[in-house]
Amino acid sequence: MARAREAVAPAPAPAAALSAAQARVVRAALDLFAEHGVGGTSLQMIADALGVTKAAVYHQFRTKDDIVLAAAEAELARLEDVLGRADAEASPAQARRVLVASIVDLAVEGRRTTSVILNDPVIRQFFAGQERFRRVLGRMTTLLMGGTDAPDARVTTAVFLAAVSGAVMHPLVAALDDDTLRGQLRHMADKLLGP
Amino acid sequence: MARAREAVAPAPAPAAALSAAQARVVRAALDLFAEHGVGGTSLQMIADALGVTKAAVYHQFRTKDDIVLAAAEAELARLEDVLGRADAEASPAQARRVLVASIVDLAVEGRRTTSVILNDPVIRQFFAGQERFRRVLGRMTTLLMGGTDAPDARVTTAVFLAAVSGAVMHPLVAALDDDTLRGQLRHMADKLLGP
DNA sequence: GTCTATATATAGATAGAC
DNA sequence: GTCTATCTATATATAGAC
Repeated sequence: MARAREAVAPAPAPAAALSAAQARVVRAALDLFAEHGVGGTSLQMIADALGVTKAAVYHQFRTKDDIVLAAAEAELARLEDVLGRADAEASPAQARRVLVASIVDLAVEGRRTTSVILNDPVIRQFFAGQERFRRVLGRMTTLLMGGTDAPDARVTTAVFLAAVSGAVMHPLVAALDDDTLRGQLRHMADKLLGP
Repeated sequence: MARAREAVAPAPAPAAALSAAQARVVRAALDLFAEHGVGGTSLQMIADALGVTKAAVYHQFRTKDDIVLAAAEAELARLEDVLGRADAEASPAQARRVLVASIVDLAVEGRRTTSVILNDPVIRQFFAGQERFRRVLGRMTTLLMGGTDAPDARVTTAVFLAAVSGAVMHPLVAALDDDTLRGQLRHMADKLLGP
């Protein structure tokens, strides 16, 4: 799978592979970001969640921004992966279908964190400011919009992305299991993106 | 219009009517919350935006939480208003149609702030913790779900709310004027909620 | 209603021992 | 890799003058 992907895009250049200790920090941070927002999460809170002191966390990351960046990077990497798989499809139409299904899968898989993170104002600014993030999001929207740039294509794509990423963490669906939610969301996507 | 609403629900009990000075604070806070998140917005930032000192802001509100509450309250009041109008309709089906259209209108009208606020983790906790908020949101979802409680109704409703509130502030639609966006979103809502 | 000044806590971040 | 201790800036919040 990774091989098929690399045949298309040269190298994703993951800023730097994370050590096990760094990965633990990022996981804890993601949970806290989802609950309190990035701006409302302190290094002390992250340290407490890990049962260590702030200094121990600073040993893994130089600044808080580096942690936020690593967290955003982790989410982006998953998106890049499915983008690569979609690009490997034979036709643009088929690529779009694969991408839509994969985005639903990603959202359901990370229903507690992914969506909240992506909607956080701080992360938004990170994504807007960094070339690498903009490129990946650009690839995604281009593929989803299917060649056009008309207002209805824009709105449809924005609605699809907002719907999927927002619905998975809505209280109304909290009691639904992953399989049910995934199936329902795929059906919704068909309705929305269909003719 | 307000009269028609009060004929249905006794009184919305707006925690306390805001003075002009308080309203200015809330407006400034809403803008900053939308840009930096509630957790990332300090009283100093709010004071700076108003061109006054922190002490002047504290003269209007006892704590930062009170400002957040007032901001959430302001958004809730708009929702209560359209809920009242919807309830005044003859049939449940007609009430639902009116509510759906009104929610789209609200989202487009406040496209720079409303959605961000409603998706902020801090506001979420406020809404979850306060009886009054839960009651209004409950009225809304009950009306939108149209009598059922099935998984597909839950997902459809969650998708609709997430789609509308999230899409209006998506970069893809930033260049669209309000009228175009509103029209497109109504069309999307029909697709989504239709048979 | 706004200011200056200040109290107190916590934020991000670093130094240096173990 | 983790700790204690500490620095500096900023956070929320208050007191009291104008």
